[in-house]
Amino acid sequence: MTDNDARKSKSRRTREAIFIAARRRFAAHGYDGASVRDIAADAGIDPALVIRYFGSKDALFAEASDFKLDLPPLDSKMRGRAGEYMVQNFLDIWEGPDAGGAFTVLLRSAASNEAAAAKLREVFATQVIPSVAALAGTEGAQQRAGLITSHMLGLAMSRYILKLPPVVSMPPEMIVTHVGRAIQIYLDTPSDRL
Amino acid sequence: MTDNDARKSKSRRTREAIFIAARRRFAAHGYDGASVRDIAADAGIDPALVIRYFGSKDALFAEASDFKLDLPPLDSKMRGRAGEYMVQNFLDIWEGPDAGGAFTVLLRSAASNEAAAAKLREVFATQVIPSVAALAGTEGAQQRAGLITSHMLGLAMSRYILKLPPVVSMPPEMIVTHVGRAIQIYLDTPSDRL
DNA sequence: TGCTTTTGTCAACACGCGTTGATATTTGCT
DNA sequence: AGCAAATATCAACGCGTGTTGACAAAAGCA
Repeated sequence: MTDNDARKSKSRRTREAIFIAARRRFAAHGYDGASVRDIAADAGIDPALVIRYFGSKDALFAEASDFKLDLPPLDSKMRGRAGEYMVQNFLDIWEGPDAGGAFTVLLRSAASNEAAAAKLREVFATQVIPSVAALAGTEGAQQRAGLITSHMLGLAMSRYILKLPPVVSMPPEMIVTHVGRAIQIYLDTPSDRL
Repeated sequence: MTDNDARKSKSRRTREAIFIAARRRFAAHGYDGASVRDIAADAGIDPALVIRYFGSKDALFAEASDFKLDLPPLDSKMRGRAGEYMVQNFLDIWEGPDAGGAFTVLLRSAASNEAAAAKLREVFATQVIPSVAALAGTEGAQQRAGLITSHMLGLAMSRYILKLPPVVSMPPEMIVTHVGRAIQIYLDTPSDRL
C-alpha cells in the first residue's frame, strides 16, 4: 500500500475501486451489459456496497460517464492547421493512458440508452459547438460542428468501438493527415457557402 | 384483409407480423432494450410464438439485422462526382420508406452487442471494401474504405441514432455537398499519398 | 476498556427475462 | 360431419437483475 493510498480514508479507497471497476465494465460492455454484481466482483467487494456508495446503478453510470473535453486553446500560429491539431488531440485522448475513459463509456452506451445519448448531445452543445465557434466564428458554427462531429464520432466508432480492421491498423499520422484535412475544409468553408 | 394478405397462409402472415414488430423494436431500443414480450405485444400474439417461429431471440435478431447494401453501380459519367453520389444514395436508404430497416437495427446494437458488431464488420469487409476498390482501384482500398466509412458511420450516428440537433436539421443537399466532397477527396487521393 | 460510528457482509425481495411443454383452438381435407 | 394437422394460448420454469434491510466486523475515540 503506497503512502498515497494510506492517506486516503478506507471509504474513499473503496469508492474509487468501485468507480474504476465501473468505468472499465461500462466501457467494455455498455450500460446493460455491465451488471452491478460484475462491477462489485471486479472491485472485490459486495454488490450492496455499490448501491450504498453511489445510490443506484443509474447514478454510478452518470458519474462514470461524466467528463470534460477541455480542448486546449489554439495557438494562433497554427491557424490553418487547426484540423490536424484537433485530430491529433482526439487521438491523444483516446489512446492515452486514460483510454477507456468516460468518453468510451458514453459512446458505447449512447446508441441504446437514452440517458447516455442525452448526455452526449449536451456535451456536443455545450463544449463542441462553442469550441468550433471560437475557431471559425459564430456564423454556421452549428453546421460546422455537426459535420466535424460526424467525422470524429465515426472515427471513434470505427476504430475503438466496432474495431473495423483497416481503421484499427491505420497509423496515427495517416489519420491526422487525412481526417485533419477534411476537418480543415469544414472550418475554412465560408459561411455563405455552407 | 386485402387479397394480397388473403393469399398468404396464416402462418406466413403472423411470421411477418412478428418480423416487422421485431425490426421496429430492435431499431428503436437495441437488442437488450427490445424484449420478446414487447415484440409479441406489438405483433398482437403470444410471446411463445416468437420462439416457435424464429427459434430464439438471437436468431430473430440475426434475421432482422440481415441486409445487403447493394450500391447501384456507378455510371462512368459521374466519375469525379462519385462522392456526392454515394452520400445521396446513403441518404436515400436512410430516409426512404424503409427507414428504420436492418441498417438501423444493426447500428443501434453494434456498440454494445458483439454479434451485431461482428456482422457490421462483415458487411464492411464484403460489401464496402469491394465497392470502393471497384471505384478507386485495389490499391489502398481498405484505407479509403476505412476513412469513408468513418465519415458515413458518424453521419448515421449523429443524424439517426443520437439525433444531434444541428445534424438532424441539416438539409440533404447540404450534406450531399459537403460530405460528398470529403469522400471525393478520399477517393481521389493517389495511393502513394495515402 | 467500553461505546459509537464507520465499513462491510449476507440473505432475500420483487421483477423481468428467454424459453418450454402441455393444452386449447382453428383450419383444411375427405 | 369428423378426423388430422396447423396454429395459437397459457402457465410455469430457472435465471439474473437492481435494490433493501438486518446483522457483523472494524476503526476511532473517551
